[in-house]
Amino acid sequence: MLQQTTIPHATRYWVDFTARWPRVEDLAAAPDEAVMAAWAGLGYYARARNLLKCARVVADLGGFPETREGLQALPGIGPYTSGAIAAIAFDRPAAAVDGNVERVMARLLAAKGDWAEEKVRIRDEVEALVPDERPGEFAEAMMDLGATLCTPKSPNCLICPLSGLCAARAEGAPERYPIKPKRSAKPKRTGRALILVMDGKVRLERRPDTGLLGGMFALPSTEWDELGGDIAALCRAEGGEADSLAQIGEVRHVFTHFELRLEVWQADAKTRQPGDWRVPEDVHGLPSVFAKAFRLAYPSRPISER
DNA sequence: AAATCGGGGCA
DNA sequence: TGCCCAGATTT
Repeated sequence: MLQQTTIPHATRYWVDFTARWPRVEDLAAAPDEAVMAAWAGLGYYARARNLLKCARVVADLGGFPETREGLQALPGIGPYTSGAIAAIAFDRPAAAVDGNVERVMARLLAAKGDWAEEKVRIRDEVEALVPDERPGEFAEAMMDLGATLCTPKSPNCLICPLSGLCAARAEGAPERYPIKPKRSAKPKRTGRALILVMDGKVRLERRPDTGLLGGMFALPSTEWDELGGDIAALCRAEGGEADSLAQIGEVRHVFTHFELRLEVWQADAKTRQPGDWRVPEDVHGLPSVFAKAFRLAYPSRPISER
């Protein structure tokens, strides 16, 4: 959950998951749809599919591998996570290099080279620093140093235990590090989503397992590109009445590599297409972009007003 | 090596 | 608006 995700955002999901599926065997036995719905809103949905795959492998193995190599062979467990588990859970001398540690080391070394190459050097340097005793505490100390003192914009060097060793501090401007390539601006795309209503129920689709929002529930929508697609054609294909088709608003949403403006349209259905039809109160598990769109038609009220 | 993949918080 | 976040996987 914490892969590229802040602790405040992930916490409520972690509480929910561990209460609902306390043991790895419980998660392994959970239906795919339940896990995907519980992950909705957390993003990077491949992580949810990998977590479930991982739980099933571990359940079949009868327990967790305890080495970095064994852990990294599991779905969704890469260099950082395998190192963190090996060190913290199993007391193995393994490095756990996350974004925090990369920043701490970039400053410590005043790393001026190509960032992709510097990341490799940083990993090697941290591997060499991992102690044989209490490697888990070393991993957490390095990450917490970055999270609490060696922060991205205004590092608190005055109380940093490493300030005397820090090359960036000696240069006088530690906040200049790490030096990363600038990102290009995100392209803008437009799409049109359809809230199709029949007998008080709304039609949902399931997106294909791979690609953007893979495996998640969704509102029917046109393709997302420069112009957006043909909403009238979509309405026809879904069995909606052309006369009832009307735009009710639009939402904006930022994805990893593009910005979306999604027009939200509504129509009445005349024939019931096969698929998932839900009363609004039963609509859960939508990823954020579709939750925003759905909320335009069915504003959710605070619990206190119910 | 570069692209893909979410979402929200913050200055 | 740009950058960041306890990255991993695919191309």
